[in-house]
Amino acid sequence: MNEDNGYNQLISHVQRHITLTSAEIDYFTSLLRTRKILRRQFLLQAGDVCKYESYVVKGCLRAFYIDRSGQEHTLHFAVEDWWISDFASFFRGTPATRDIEALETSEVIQIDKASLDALYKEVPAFERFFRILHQNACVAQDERILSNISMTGAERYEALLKKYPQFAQRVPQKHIASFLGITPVFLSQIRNKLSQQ
Amino acid sequence: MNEDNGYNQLISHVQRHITLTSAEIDYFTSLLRTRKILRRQFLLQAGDVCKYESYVVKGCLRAFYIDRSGQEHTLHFAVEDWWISDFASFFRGTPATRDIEALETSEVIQIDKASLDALYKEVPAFERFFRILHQNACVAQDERILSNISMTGAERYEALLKKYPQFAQRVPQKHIASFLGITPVFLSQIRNKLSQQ
DNA sequence: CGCGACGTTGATTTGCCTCAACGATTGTGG
DNA sequence: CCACAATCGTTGAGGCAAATCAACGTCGCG
Repeated sequence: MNEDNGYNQLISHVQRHITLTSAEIDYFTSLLRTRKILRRQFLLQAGDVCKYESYVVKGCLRAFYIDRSGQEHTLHFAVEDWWISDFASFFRGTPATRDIEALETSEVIQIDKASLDALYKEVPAFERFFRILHQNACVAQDERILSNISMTGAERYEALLKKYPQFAQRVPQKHIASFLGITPVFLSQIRNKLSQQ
Repeated sequence: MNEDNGYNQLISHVQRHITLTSAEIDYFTSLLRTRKILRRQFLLQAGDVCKYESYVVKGCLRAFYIDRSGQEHTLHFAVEDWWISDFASFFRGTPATRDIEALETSEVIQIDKASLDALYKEVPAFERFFRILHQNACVAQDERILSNISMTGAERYEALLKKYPQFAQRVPQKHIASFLGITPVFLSQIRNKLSQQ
């Protein structure tokens, strides 16, 4: 469908985990809003409250933290079919500690906290959906913590290439480096050594 | 109550997030079992399927991964009022990749997957409870990932001391070191330098 | 065209690990 | 209850992993 605004994509994503009636789908979609973001534009700035959870219909974004010395540390990437937000800020209403920026011109679907709370109330199946979502996120984060405490930078890079082969081409190396917890200079050296064998 | 088996503690933990009728509480507790574990005993061994989520009534445990070179990497500690398991194994029924051992003689309350699924069905409020639990876990893990990619070992240790002051005394240094992603030798050097100022 | 962002490469420094030896404590068997 | 082994934390020496600083080529973009 040419004029699809991405809702179908989101709904089939949701229905991978729970089943919804068409009335529930209608109610759900009534709470959503679509937003297009140009490359390099910010979806969230540190200091603001994160008002939305965003589902990525198309494009690529990253969430990153800037430390006192001005260095950026990429916490998450989000591509098609992923969610992104500053959880702590969204749930608690506290100022965000991270920025979220679009690495490509992107399209996201957003839901705000009041709507999400209403959704939980009206359609409890969404409690289940987000439970499963967060559960999976926990598993993934756990693996990332393990690789951070147990592997060298080179090993983490190779593991990343293996797990998300398409991904390494899609985003600038410096962001991959900051995601892995190494410097762009060192990542370049790693790639150099890898290509020599 | 002298003969309390820890259920009251768990129930008030649950009721911090959701409200339950006494019938629901009864049903919930009918699904649980209590287990006492001696110090150094294992709650889970890598290779086995993780059959239970365990709520810690009393004591202290840790989940750790052993890599090919035989080194241990501590992924989680769990003390009173925390949960511990191998999520990936529990949800998917796959072999666990981690061991869980008691650092002190401990008492836990367990629920198996079939019972948890039944609980979700009978008392949907538990979907909400575990959603919130996993949500908070995501936030905490996110912060840990950030500290792993943005701080030095010494900074991570100081942050840990600040966040969980009581904790550093409770468990052996070598486990703290493996939690932080550094060696016990290096942690000792860090402590030495800290005490000199 | 010229500027700025990005990745690369080399030289140097720092963070952290490995190996090894040593007290102190814990625990275990005789 | 003592003797011995095992475990733990500490300390020192040396080595590797990764950061910093700096210079350079390439590319996309105004």
